[in-house]
Amino acid sequence: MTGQWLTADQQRIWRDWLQVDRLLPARLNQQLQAGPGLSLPEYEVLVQLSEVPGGQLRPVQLGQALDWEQSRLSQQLTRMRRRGLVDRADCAGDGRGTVVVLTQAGRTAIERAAPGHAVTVRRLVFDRLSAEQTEAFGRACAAILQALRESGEPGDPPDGPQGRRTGQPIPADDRQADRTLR
Amino acid sequence: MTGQWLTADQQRIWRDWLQVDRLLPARLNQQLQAGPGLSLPEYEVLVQLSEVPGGQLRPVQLGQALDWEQSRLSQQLTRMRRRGLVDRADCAGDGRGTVVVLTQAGRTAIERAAPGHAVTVRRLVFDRLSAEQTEAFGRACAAILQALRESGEPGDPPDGPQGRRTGQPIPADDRQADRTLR
DNA sequence: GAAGATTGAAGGGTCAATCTTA
DNA sequence: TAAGATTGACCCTTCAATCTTC
Repeated sequence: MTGQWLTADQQRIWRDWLQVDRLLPARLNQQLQAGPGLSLPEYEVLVQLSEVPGGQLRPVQLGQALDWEQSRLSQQLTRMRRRGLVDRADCAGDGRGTVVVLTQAGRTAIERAAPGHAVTVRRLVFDRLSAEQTEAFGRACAAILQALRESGEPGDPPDGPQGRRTGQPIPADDRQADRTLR
Repeated sequence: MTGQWLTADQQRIWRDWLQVDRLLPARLNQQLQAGPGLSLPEYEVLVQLSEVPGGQLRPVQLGQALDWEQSRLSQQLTRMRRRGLVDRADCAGDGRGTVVVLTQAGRTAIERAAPGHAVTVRRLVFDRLSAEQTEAFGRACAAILQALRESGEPGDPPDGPQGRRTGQPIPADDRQADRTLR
């Protein structure tokens, strides 16, 4: 979980963050499943559609609103369509495109799910933090987010002091260790 | 429009956290893939094994160290075994059990991956935070983690005003629930 | 029966390839 | 060619069922 180049404090914080990163979404998922029978990704999609008049969006717009990749969105919409939460329709203006339509079942589901979800977020996160802690937590998230975005698209330095800088093929020793990963 | 469930500040922080929650692990995964050809879950398993003399652990111990469920660990070990990163052996003392063994390929992989991973964690997280911010971030993570653990197993109050199993239409009150939660 | 562990199925996420239309 | 969108393959995670051994 940790390398040799983090301080003891940093290691502890890092381990805690890894746990939060895993457990918090899992808990939100459980809560949504238990009552309204929605997954967190389903909830996020439905929120976006329900906020728009007519409950319709082009996949591209939906993807931008969620900051999701096209492929992920498409896969998710296929599953949600199977469940009857959304539907797909041809797009009037553009022959290439489609329109995602919120069904009545989808609208019912999101309207039933929203209050309890917000309550859970407050209970697990914000009710636990003092005003100063909330503020500090927000600043930390914003700072990390900025780092993620800055290091995101550019030359994308693979970074790190170890081997890969040269772009050479991996030495024979490694061959066995890195084939099957996507 | 701001919902009545989270304040505007809380909504902003929550959206940022959701992004960090998604982007940070993805970036760590990318970095591990690019060089050492490991996934983040693989890395975590290898770290645990490499820290133990002999590079061997019972699955139960490994699961406790990682705080993973048995099933998840077993599935992960099956894939890693296929890749030659670990191996499985019968347990001497207990006929039911097995032992997970770090292979030479696995040791090579983790030793090569660790420095770059630590650098990435520092670069994306800790280099971005002042001492006070780090401290506050750590306290916030710890507090949230505590909330997650406390609300974990017990009666698990489904919490919240939702929870309609009856399939009724929603009460008028709930209609305007906050939709801005990402 | 309980504990250690594995497996099958299903939802979720990502990458690469593909198809159609602008 | 580029943009909108989908699909197939594979990895990750969880749940329920199962199998063996204590």
